[in-house]
Order: sequence, then structure tokens, then C-alpha cells
Amino acid sequence: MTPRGKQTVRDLRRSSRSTLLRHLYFHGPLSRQELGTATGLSAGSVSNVTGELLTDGLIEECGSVDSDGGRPRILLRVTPGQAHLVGIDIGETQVRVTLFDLALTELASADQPLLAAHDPERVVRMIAGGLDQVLAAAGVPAENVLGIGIGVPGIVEQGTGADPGAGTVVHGQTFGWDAVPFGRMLREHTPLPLYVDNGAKTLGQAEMWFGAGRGSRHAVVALFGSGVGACVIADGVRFRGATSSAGEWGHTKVHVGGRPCRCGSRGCLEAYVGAEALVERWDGTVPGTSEKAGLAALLRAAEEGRPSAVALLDEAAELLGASIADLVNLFNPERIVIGGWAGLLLGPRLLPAIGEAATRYALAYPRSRTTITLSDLGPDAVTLGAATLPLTHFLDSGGEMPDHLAAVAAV
Amino acid sequence: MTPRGKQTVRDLRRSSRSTLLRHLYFHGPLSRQELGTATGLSAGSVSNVTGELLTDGLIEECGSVDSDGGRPRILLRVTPGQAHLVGIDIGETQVRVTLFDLALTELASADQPLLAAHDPERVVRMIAGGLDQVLAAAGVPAENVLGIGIGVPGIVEQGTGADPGAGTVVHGQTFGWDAVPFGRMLREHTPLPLYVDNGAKTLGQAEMWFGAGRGSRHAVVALFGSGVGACVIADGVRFRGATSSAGEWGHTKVHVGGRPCRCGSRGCLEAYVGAEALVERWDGTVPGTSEKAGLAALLRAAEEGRPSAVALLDEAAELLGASIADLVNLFNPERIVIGGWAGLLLGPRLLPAIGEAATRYALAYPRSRTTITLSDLGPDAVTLGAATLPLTHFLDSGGEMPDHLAAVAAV
DNA sequence: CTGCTTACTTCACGCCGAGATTTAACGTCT
DNA sequence: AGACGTTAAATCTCGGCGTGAAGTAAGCAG
Repeated sequence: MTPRGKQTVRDLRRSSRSTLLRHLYFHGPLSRQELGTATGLSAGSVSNVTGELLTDGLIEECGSVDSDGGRPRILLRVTPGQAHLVGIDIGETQVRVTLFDLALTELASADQPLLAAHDPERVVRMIAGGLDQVLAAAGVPAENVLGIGIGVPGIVEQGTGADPGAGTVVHGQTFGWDAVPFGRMLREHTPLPLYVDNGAKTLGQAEMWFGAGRGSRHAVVALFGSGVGACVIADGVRFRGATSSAGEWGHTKVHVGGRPCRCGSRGCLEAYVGAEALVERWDGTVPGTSEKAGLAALLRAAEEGRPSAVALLDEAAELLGASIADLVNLFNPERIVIGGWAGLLLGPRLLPAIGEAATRYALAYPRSRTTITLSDLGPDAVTLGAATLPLTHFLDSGGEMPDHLAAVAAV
Repeated sequence: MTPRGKQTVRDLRRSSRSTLLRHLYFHGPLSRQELGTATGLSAGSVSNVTGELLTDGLIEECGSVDSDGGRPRILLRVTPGQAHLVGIDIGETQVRVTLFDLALTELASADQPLLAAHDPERVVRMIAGGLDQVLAAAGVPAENVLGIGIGVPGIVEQGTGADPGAGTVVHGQTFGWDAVPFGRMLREHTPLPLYVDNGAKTLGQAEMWFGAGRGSRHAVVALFGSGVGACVIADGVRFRGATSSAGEWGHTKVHVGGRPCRCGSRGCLEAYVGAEALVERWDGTVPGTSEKAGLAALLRAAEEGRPSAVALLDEAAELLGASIADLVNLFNPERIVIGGWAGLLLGPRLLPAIGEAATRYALAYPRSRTTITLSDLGPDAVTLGAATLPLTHFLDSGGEMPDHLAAVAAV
């Protein structure tokens, strides 16, 4: 059980670099002094390692603060422009490519509409085009990009070996992608490191880093859109399961044998409370309008007191609450964050009822240790979350620059 | 996110000791040679570390094998009698205390019946008595015991600080224990390290180490008894959640708003397929018979073709399959093991139907990567699993002996 | 300019694992 | 029997690590 790899003495340095870099990244500019007490490293080691990071250009000095009567502390921070990251969101209606600096400030963005056809080859070409576009717009050379994070709809099977990103295979049951060798197709267009994950999971990552999940180590980010998904964070890292498909909440059952779902099964949560299902079930649907407009109309009708709309939303809150209770019982999180465009739209109205239903359906003790909140991130969070994938790798490795320069030159 | 503690160069040695000890423990007697290639450590380091472990008495030489033409390899193994472990099962009807050696061979056991009254103070006294009894029977001094693992019914809140075991609080909703300071009460009777967890979880541990879960890193052990529970293993370690209560599968919903459950909620899986619920729902129940006899009678009736019994078991299989599908979707395990006394009893008959229902209700891709099997462990597995708790700690620490000798002397 | 405080740097030390070298413990061949 | 080859294990050297103490830098107050 739990075999741990061998460690050499050099791994210690990598661990120290990672610790300091990470701390500096998340807790703003800090002096070496503070860094030492916060991370537990001795002052000597901090000096040593920060010196290394400084000569590598990964961190830089930025001002100083007085220290009553003594030598002022020099503040250090991660150099924002030292490296860059690309985040890509492949949604139902568009492909969005965004370039960030290390501080995850958006530098350039490129949107391309995705109509009915989701042909993988076409999507890959759009990504390659968008990539060139944002790099050119910001004047950033490709070898300065640490990696490309991509959020895709569907289940992602991670690759293995030296270039795991290139081995990625995507199973997008509702997107029309069946075992698409997405990583291999992308690798033909770019030599940059690839990090692919499900779009709901990258949104969850963004929520954990910058949104309502900030500060918790055990959380579930519930994404409530056209379909329903979830991203589970356990002990600070995303829970992946054996084949990275953990957290497929939308197709858990609320009524075994109940309403048919687009996944082919029956009684799924998504078949009751997914935006598509809600709009379809509401008899006020006007053909030809979009899903978002339909859901907004449903909400308006409920606020005007139309009984059918009120009943539908009440039922949705009850089912969501019960299903969130399942998440509480199974994952025992500190926090549950409700996000996704439908969640943001209906959340303010439904949240109290959801919380009460969760209390009725969950076990008392874990429920008492969980708070349920709404997301506070905008719709661009998928690209942001996608960009955290290469960033996480960068911080974990202690600021190692991928050696794709040769590969770039070779293309 | 993911702060990792500082590491000194001495932690490397602990890591190496742990790696070698662990490998030796699980992969039988091995020569230093094989140990080196298997763990990736250099021959020099293996020699060095095993030398240390040998002088500590944690491992010993045991025979040798020829190496055609050269110096024979000396086999090493963990010294079974160097230390001992205690596993305790607090069940609905009895308290069982078992003493094991390091190889988890049973040395002595003490059972004490637990009738209607589950008074915590009484249970603690029974544990203390049983402990003295097994130690005396095997002639093992208390300071030779690495720790006491205890499986209790209910949700376990782990303590923190220097003596986490003593801070354990148990919330046993169905057992009549409400926030019982179990660790503190036990600490008054013994100075030995305490490791408390839910009984279903310790059973799951046993299943992972020695049962049907062996060899998988991502698994769910579903316990099917009077109630229903689960133990989730992610990446080789038990998934605990924020407050150690993750995996409370029995109270997830199969029909939101359905049958009332003893937990106070409605529509829980346990209210449909728990042994208590099944026996109660079957109209053939004879008052005064035990739950086990009742379930056996239900099974017999179904095998004789009684329609009401057949229908009840068919429905149970359908619901279990659907709920297992939820586990597949949410946790994405490699394997699902069905255990517990009711699972062992009904399993052979229900397993095919459960598997088919799971296939109907789960997403295709994760379901295709999961196998569903029956447990192959006996009823004493809870104590065995409980004993793995201190053992895990021992192996993780690289074979560190707890310094409770002074404490033993002081009592 | 002198002391004083505080932040940072340098350096000796003990310890680590890797890898090369040496020693140990066997078979086999002459 | 004794030399030799072969393989396992022990020993040794080496570069590298973090610690903690000693030393240096940079401000302030008098």
C-alpha cells in the first residue's frame, strides 16, 4: 500500500523551492524573514533558496518595509512577467483562448464561435489559431509559455509517460466526442506542455483558488448549467479517482427509475434540475428561444407568482438540496459552492430552500460542519481555472521551466 | 493551497526506512539486493538502512537463497514478535478485543456480550478488561503494544495535537452515543496510543489489505449489514473528508422524499435495502426472531420462489445497483467490494443483478473501468482492520516505537 | 560618530543517498 | 586442495542538503 518513491537529497531542495515559491505566490509580497517563520525553514535556507530563485528570475525584490529601528525588510514577489500561461475553454457554443501572465492577469483573449458541428479536428485548428493570435497580440514568444490548460466537455482520460498531455483521450458523450485522441491531435500543432481536464473541474479549480472556495481544503464545487457536474477537492487537491472521471454528480439518482435522462439512464439529478430539463418541463417554454432566456423567463414567472413556475423551482430546490445532502454524506466537505450560469441565475432565489432541504436530508453532524454558498466568479472562470493546471505543475516542481525550447525550435 | 511542511535531511532517512519496512512487510522476505531494485534505492543505502533496522530489531535475517555461482542472498523480514497490536470491534451485540503480532497473526481474543445498554462508560470498562485479559493470555507486556485500533459504530471526530487518539469524539446516532468523549474516557484506562475509526471503515481497511480490495489503489468497500455504509479508498489511503465522516453511503437518497429512515430523513438507501428494513418489509417476518435469521428466511423464501420475497430481493438488487452506480460516478473506483454480513448472505444471489443495474444507471466509461466483487473476509475482519490503524502509523513513521514506556510506568 | 536593533548572509557541521570500491561467501575448475 | 570467477553485501568518497551560529549590512537614536 501507499508506496512512496525514493527520494534523494536533491528532492529536498525542490521541495524547499516549491514551498517558498508557493507561499510567495499566494501570500503576496513577503520578506525573507516572514517567509522563514511562515514556512518553518531556517533563515539560512531561505536566504540560500531565495537567492537561487532570484538568479533564476522567478522572483524579484519589490520595495521594503521599515522594521522599527533595524534594517528594513526587503519584500519579495513572484515575477509576474517571467513566464506565461494559456487557458482554453471549449464550451458548447465557443472556443475561448486566453493568455495570462504568472499572476494570472489576463493579457489577451480570442473567442471563436462553435456552431452545431463539434468536429474535433476543427476545434483543434481553432485552438491552434487562437493560440497564435493571443501570443502575437501580447508579443509573448511561445517558449515563454509554461503550458496550456484546456477545459473540455466530457470525461477526460489522462495520458501517461513523458508527455502525459499528448496521451489525453476525451469521452464527450453529450458533445459527440467518442474517445477522441485530443492530446495527440493537439501535439501536432504545438510542442507546449498540455494539461487537459473537464471544464467543470477547471471551473472548480478557479473557484478554489480565487472564488468562494478560497481557504478550504475539503470542498465540493457544484456546477449547475445546462447539465449538472461537480468538482471535488480533497485535502487541497482535486479528487480524480482511478481514471480522472470522479465527481460526475449530474447522473447520480434522485428517483431510481424516474425521468429519462440524456445520458441514457433514468432518474438522474440532471434530468430534473438541469437547465435544459427545467426549461423543457416548464409549460411556458417558447420554441426557438435559447436555454438561458427560457430559464430567465421561468425565474421571472416564479417571481410573479405563477404557481406552475413556483412549484417547479420549489421542487428543484428540494432535489438539489437532497442531492447536495448526498455529497455532504459521501464527501464530508467543509464547503459546498454552487456555481455555473444556471446556479448564478437561480441561486439567490433557491439557496435558502436548498440549504434547508440539505439539512433535512443529510446526517446532522457532517451537515453542521458544511456551509453552502454561491459562486462569486464570472463566466470566464473556465479559462482561468484551466490556466491553473500548468501553474500548479510549475509551483509543484519548484519553478522548473519546461525544456520545450528545443522542441519549439524544431517545429 | 497544498502547503507541504518543511523537510530536513533527516526526513529522508525516515522516508527510506518507511519505504524499506513497508516493502518488506507486504512483499514477504526479500534480500537486500531485491529490496534495492524494487524500491529504487541504491545498494549502499539499502545496506545502511537495513543495518539500522536490524540493530533496532525491527527486521531479522531468515535463511538465504543460492545465487548461481555467487554469494547467497540473505533474506530479510519484519520481526513478527518485535511489537504487537490490538484491534477492537465495538459491535451492536458484543465487544471483541484481539491481540495481534506485527504480522497480524491473532494471538489472543476476548469477547464480551453487549446487551441492550450501550452505556459508554461500561463499554470503556469492558475494553480495559479485555485488554488486560488478552495481554495476560499471550504474556505480552503492555509496553510492547504499538497501539490500539478501535472500530466503533457511528461518526468519529478525530482529535488533534500530541495525543490525537485521546481527543476522539464519537457521534453514534443509531447507537445512542451523542458526542461521547470516547478517547478521553479510554485514556483514563490505558496510556497506549489510540486510533479510533468507524467500524465500517476499519472493515474496509481489512478488505483493502487482505481481502478483495488487495492490489487496487482506488476502491469503495460497501458494507451491507443491519445498516449500510461504505469505506472509500483513494490513491491507497482512506478518504476521510473534513471531519472523517466521508463515505456515509447508507443515507444517500434513492427516492427523494421516500420511505422514512431511522436517521430521521426519508428516501435513504438504508431504508430500502438495509437488513433491518428488508426484514421489516417482508411480510413473512416472525416476531421474536433475530435479524440474521429473518434475512436468511427471506433468502430461503426467494429461493423457493415465493413471489413477494423474489420481488423484494429484485428491488433490493435494483436499488443497490443504482446506488453503486452513484458511487461509480462520484468516486470513479477501480473496484467495488460488497461486504458486511448481509452482503455475504445475499451477495451470491444478488451480485449479477446488482452489476447489471449498475451498468444501466452509471456512466458508461467509468462503469467499464470498475469491477464489482464480493468480500472474501470473515466476520472478524473489523478487529483485523482496526489493528491496521496503528500498524499503518508504525510503517509510515519508518518503524518508530512510541515512547509510551514512561507513561506506562507512570500509571 | 557611537551604540543599538533588526534583516540578511556566510560558513562549519552533521547527515543524507549515489556510486565506486572493497570484502565476503559461495560454486567450479584444475 | 587451491586458484578463480561470480554474485551479495559492506565500506568509503563525494557532492549536496538544512541547521544554527557567527558575521555583515542597513537603518535609527542619541
